[in-house]
Amino acid sequence: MNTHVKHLPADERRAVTVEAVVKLAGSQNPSEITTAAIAKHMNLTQGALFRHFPTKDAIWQAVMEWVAERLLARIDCAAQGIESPLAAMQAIFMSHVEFVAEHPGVPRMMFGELQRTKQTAPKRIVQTLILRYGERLHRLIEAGKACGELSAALDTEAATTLFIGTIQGLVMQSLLAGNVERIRDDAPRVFAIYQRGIRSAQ
Amino acid sequence: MNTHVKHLPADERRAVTVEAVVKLAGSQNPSEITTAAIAKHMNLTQGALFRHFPTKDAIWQAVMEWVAERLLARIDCAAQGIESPLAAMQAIFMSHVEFVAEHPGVPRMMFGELQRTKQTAPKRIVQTLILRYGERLHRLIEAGKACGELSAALDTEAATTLFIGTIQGLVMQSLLAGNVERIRDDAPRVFAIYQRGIRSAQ
DNA sequence: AAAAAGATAGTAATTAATTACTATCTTAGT
DNA sequence: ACTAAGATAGTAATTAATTACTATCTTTTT
Repeated sequence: MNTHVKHLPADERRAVTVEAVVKLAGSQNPSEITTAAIAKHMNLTQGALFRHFPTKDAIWQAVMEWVAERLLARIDCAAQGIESPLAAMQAIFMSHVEFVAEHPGVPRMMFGELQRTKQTAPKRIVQTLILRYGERLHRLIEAGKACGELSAALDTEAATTLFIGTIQGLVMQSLLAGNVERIRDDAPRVFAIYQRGIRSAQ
Repeated sequence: MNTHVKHLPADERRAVTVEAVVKLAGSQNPSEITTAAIAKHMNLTQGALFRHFPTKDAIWQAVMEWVAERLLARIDCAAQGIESPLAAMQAIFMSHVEFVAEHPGVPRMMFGELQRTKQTAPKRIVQTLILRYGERLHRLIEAGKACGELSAALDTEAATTLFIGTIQGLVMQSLLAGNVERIRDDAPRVFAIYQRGIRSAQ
């Protein structure tokens, strides 16, 4: 039944487009992804894309919605059922890193969107994504302080910033090395230091 | 003597160009800075830029050389004469943050260069800059371990990655907030956590 | 006067978006 | 069940705008 891959229903075509962009962003500068490149990668003509998206920015919007949905679902799932706040943070960190290793273009797209001057739709999606992400961390950190796992004197906001920055640092390192896979090995080592920085002295 | 700012000698014109780019990158997406925008910002016609640079990439090269030179000089100066390795690291961190606060476009340009697929001249400059930066950190961390200031069990590479990532995280936060100034206030709070993660237990 | 620096007015290539047309699928009427 | 009609999806070519870069002429400096 895979013979006729042409003529997909609109919603499927949009989904395929989003996946194509995510994949392309993993191997090339997101800001240099053209509509022609997207179309070529999915064996479609460039103009056909605009049957499904009114503008290129609408494509980016769909992509960032895809990212926001999947990433938040992933980290929520990872933290679910874990009693210890610190263990939950570690689970979130590792699942986030796994997500990035699977889709290396994601953090780079997000950083690129944040750099835009104009307040575009995709930029706003990224902003609320990070906002929601931060809220979850905030809650966990406070819970960790309450139960004595984390240092009572810990600066919650700073710890949140450092948590997200840690992942951005890993991404940068992988760009430098030109190797995405090593991020999986580096992540636990870096998180260990972070953990030591926030944990209460025992 | 400031009446006739037109007709600068070539080397001065190049310097002014670099400064214009650095300034522009502070307020707009570096990848969207056109030669026309650069020229406009320095009250010059677009074509005149190519009297002083053979290609646009040569402009980026000059910019990244400027960055590499200034940043390394800045952190070397900050660390100079400080006995304690940990205190030296803190001084480097703060001077780096101060540099970023003065030139917010810098880390964004660097991240943008690293995203390029082709191995261009400006990309290579950024790579060697971070390499040299990492070497300095590496040395300080080893010295810190030797003198007992840092945990003997510390993972040097991971600590280096986290150091640089921490700054990238601060930059991301400032992009989110649309406020560069807060980076100065956030930096010491975030570094405090980092420090706690690498210091030896006393 | 000579040389350096800038202005003006281009070019060729690339890009997102549009257009006229075609192929395929879906569904209503018999 | 069959077919005609409409809706949906795709193609190929084209458009206007933008981009880095260049050729020619003018002005300024020394």
